[in-house]
Amino acid sequence: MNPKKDVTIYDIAKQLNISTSTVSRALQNHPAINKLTKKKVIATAKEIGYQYNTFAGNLRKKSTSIIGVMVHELNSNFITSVLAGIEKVTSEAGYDIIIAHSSESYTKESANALNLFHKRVDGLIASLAYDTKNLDHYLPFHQKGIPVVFFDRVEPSDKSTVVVIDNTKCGYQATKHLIEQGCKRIAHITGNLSRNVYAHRFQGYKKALTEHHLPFDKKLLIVNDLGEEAARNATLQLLRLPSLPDGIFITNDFTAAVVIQTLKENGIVVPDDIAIVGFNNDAISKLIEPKITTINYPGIEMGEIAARQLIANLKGEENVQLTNTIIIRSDLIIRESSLKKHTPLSIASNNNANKK
Amino acid sequence: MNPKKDVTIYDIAKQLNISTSTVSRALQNHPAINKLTKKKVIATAKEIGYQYNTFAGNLRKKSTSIIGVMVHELNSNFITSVLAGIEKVTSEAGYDIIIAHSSESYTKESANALNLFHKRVDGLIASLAYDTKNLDHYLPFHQKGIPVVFFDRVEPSDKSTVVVIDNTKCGYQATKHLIEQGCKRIAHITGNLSRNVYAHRFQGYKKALTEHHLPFDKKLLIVNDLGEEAARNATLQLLRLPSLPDGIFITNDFTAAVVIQTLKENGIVVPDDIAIVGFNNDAISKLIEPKITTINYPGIEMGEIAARQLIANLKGEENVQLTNTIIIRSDLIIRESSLKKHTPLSIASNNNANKK
DNA sequence: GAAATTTACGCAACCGATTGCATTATGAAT
DNA sequence: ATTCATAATGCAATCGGTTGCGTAAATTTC
Repeated sequence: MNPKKDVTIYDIAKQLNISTSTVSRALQNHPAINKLTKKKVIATAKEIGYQYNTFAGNLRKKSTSIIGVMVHELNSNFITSVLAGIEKVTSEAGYDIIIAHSSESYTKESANALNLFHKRVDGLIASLAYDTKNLDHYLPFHQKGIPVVFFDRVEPSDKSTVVVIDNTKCGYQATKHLIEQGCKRIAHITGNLSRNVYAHRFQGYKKALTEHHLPFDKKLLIVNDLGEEAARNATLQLLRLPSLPDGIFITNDFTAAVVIQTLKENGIVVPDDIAIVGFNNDAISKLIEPKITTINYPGIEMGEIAARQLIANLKGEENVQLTNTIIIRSDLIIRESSLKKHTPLSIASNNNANKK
Repeated sequence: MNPKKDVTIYDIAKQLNISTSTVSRALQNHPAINKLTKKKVIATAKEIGYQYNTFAGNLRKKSTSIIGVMVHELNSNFITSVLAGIEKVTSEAGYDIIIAHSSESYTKESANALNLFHKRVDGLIASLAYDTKNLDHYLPFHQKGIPVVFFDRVEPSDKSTVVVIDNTKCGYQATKHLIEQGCKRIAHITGNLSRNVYAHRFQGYKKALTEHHLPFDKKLLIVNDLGEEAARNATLQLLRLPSLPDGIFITNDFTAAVVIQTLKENGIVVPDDIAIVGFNNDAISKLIEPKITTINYPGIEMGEIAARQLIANLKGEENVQLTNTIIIRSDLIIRESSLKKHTPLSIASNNNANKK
């Protein structure tokens, strides 16, 4: 009934008539162990079906070689790219990752943080939930000297590295592009403005307006949860306005896609009547019609950099400042959804940042 | 420099002048411990900042309360729905999950399986990689009596439960629907036919053809890796055919979206010239134009059921057969991409299986 | 008021790998 | 032959909870 007892290094030691220390060291490829002994140990290990017991090891070593990754959701292209980047770097460095997602809820993020802390992760890479404002739940990590790196959704912290893009610049670029296409009334659909990414994009949006002597109209700013229904409602809300906008800067491509669809359903032509710029360069931005002008947000790179930074911390490279900000490049990809002046598309395609 | 030593139950015991056994039991809310004692233990635990050490506990208990989840990729709506379902059920039951993804590679799947095994997961929920044919890498689990539940991408196994949809039926329905729309030359774009899901959908496709006395034409079957480029090439390949197909059944919505786009670029009208049916009911299927007729594949439900099944196993409910097959309902959602006979859409919308 | 329960707690052996320090075997040097 | 350096291995404590079993104290029973 009960599965037979696990085979341990004691069994190997007994079989070979050596001590467990030797076995342990042989298994770790310790230099002080004779090559022949190593071979024998490894051979019998395989033979009798030995399996390393992580718990015993971790308990003794007080380190897990696990890096926790906290994300808000898994369902975006961007996040999965980041994860891919993180995984690439961490696995090369011999770390495992364990993913927790907050479902955009501060409460869950908090619980997950505690959980990861209990699991004794060696380090943490995190992006904050929609409504996370304070960083108290990361205090235990800081107190115990466990490095934490934040990416994308961050709060200013004097204890951690943050990896971000220049959202202000992106918002500025997007809006400026619309202005250059002749837009005069540019709406902005975005998320909770207390979340850094949205706040900064909004700042960039405003800056571009101001610089081009366009007024900021509160009615053209819509803040919602970026879901499908919210996107439709936002669109209808804009359509109900006495004077329609002629451009919309939208904070993600999925929302932009829904908006475009809703506009089309209401007889609005994109980009002629209303030009659209999205954000993220998700797969969907190239598949809907018209293809969406967007900001390329290199997730893989962000993941790699965050992971590299964390690992540098872990390895104790003292020259690494713990509290710095890394800003990743990002750029505007011009596609059809914003081209009012039917510019020859070659310009746009040159700008296309897709690999291959 | 070194962070202060962790506080353990020994510290609590010393402080209160009781034994660690009592502390341990108090923390577990063991009935044999006095309520007052429990309170005191919990209070001092909080006071001196005690943190449970998972490793010590796991080492002793020989169980981790962790469930491994192996998926092929994270970037589909379907998979993230499944994960959501799994998480809901497992977290309610007090289990944590740790996610591994194989990137569609057998080699990586194999390595991940071993890894999860080393981490001593209590159970495993897995969907196979694109090219995984044998299940040998799950043998260690079976040998040790660790339950494994497969979902979606599976291989017949006499050691595990599998949770699937009736892919044959879905393939049949999709194809039959196209036939009913008047299609006579129906192509099929799909993945590796040695993978169960694709094999069965193909079977259903053939069955529908046969039943309606339509010939099966090898040239109309395209097997590829379902990536974006492959989808474009497949479309072009079909367009080069001496006589074009008038319908295509495509094994996922993303691919279908790319195909539709490519068709449109080549002046083909969907559905009038070529009708399309996709698969999965991903978000994208409702956003592109025309909206894609597809098979609703309820990921959340599949995740929940797989998780429930696994937990039933873990709890040792003896009445649970270990080796059965659970088939989840799924249904055709009719949208514009397949409606040649411009049927009033009310029929289709009734069929719409969206929640809410 | 003695016996039988019940309640609450402690003892001490585990779980399995790691590692500082000591020890022995081997070879080189004098 | 003796000494010293080096290579290879062993000893035993340690990591921090868990739990079967035993026991003392409190309560009930007749």
